[in-house]
Amino acid sequence: MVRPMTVRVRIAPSPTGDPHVGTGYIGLLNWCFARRHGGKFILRIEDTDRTRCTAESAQNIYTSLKWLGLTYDEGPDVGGDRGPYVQSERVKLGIYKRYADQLINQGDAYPCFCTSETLDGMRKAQMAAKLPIMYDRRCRGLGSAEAARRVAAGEPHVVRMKTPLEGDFSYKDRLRAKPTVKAWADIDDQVLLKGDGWPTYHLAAVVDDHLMGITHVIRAEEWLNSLPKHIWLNQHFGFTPPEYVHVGLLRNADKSKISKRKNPTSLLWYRQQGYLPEALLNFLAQLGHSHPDGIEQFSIQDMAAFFDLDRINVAGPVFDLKKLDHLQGLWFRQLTPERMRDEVVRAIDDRFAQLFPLVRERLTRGADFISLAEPFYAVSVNHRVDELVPKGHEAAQIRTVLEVFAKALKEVQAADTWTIAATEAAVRAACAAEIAKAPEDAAVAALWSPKIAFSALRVAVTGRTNSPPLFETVAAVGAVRCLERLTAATVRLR
RNA sequence: GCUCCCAUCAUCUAGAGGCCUAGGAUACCGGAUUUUCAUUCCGGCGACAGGGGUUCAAAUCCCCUUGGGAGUACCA
Repeated sequence: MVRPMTVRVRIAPSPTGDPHVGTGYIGLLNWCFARRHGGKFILRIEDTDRTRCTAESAQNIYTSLKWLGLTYDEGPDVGGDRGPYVQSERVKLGIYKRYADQLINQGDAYPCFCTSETLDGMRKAQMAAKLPIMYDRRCRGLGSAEAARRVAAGEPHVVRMKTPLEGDFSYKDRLRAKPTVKAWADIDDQVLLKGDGWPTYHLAAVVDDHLMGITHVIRAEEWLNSLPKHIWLNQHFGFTPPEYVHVGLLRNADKSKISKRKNPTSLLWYRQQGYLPEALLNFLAQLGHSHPDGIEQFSIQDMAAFFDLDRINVAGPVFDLKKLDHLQGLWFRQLTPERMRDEVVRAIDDRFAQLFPLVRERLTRGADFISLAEPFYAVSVNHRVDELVPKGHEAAQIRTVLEVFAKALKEVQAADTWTIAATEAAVRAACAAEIAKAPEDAAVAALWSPKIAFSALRVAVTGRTNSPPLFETVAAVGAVRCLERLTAATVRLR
């Protein structure tokens, strides 16, 4: 009789940008698996990309996970005996360097002195020749003595793994009928240690999963392609690999990997919009998994009782807010009057400090706040065609204006810089570009003037002809809702 | 381009060879209840991607095609 091992699972988000709904999804799966099997659920912060990670973002991950109720047994802000749980701190302890050195000493990894320019050139040539794009291993041929001498001389370098040159790799994922098989020849000599001495994801994750005693790595399918590298690393370090399980990726309506341009992906957004954690979790729980009795509404505590890793559907589910809204309605209406009241107050209060300065000078009585701030709280607004289209202009013209603005603002959203200044700059630049296309045309200049074009934008975003200053309004309404309304307005003008 | 993964209603899914003329939920459309609206209830629309096998029997197993997705970074 084999003694069952204690399950230890983790999520390992990277603190870049807003806390992601995908982190919530994978977190839920891991949380349920741990709870179902009486194991531990661990949070590890993977901040090895020094240019993109921020402390604020890490903080948002902690608060979002707590908001959702996905409590972790070990993590940066809760401690645990396998810490530290933040990789940048582990870098300082020299952990990854030590393992990289082990591989070099074993002859399983080598220093590479190629510059990013030579690498770029190589990739371009491979692309032109329609060859697989991968490192040509030129530094692998360097003698170890020469390599060591150049490293000692301080020459900039990375450390790459010596991927096998032939043979096949095979791994049976429990969610797939057949084993994943790949030819080693197709697998790149992955960079393990970057030029700055920090580890890449692959090295850091494998080392930490082992050191933290992780038994099952339940992660998104985007990692399936690098699985051979991870198994290889485990083997060459002498580790017993955890079981790797890959689940489907959350998708946009067009089936592409979920992205903020096409869906609200920030957990912060869901909270700000008044979604209940119970509802969001319930929704996420039905993506790729279902209640065995077909019950639609259930809590994560219920889910922990019936969760079955083997029943996960690996086809990536489309993320559909309509279904979330339905669940949200069910959960919200079942709230006790006390808790519902708290939610109402919180919904208003959370945005009060942000909105109050915008409406203050327009108030006559306290209660006016409700009507003035309504477009900021509303899920959607109604557009009147006669308000959208200024006198003397055609609906088609205004539709074009709004489409151009939407395109420009989507760029701002994608760049994660949704501020008063950035949205204004983008819209003004768009106007200038349109006017520049027909410098002599007075009608074009009139259409793209602030008076006309901005008026259309205001109505599109607020559903009204009057509002606080335009770009303060655009910024406060937020990227997701703003873009939704722009789209709705253009549809209205069709 | 190359490598890998996936494939049931518009969407989320049930279905692990006969219980399937494919079940549930969302959305949508109707009807009932509600002085309105929302809720709730009832009904409707609606899918096994295609083609070959295997089998007495295939949504379920195998193969091919097609379609979709991901990866291809000194990002994770």
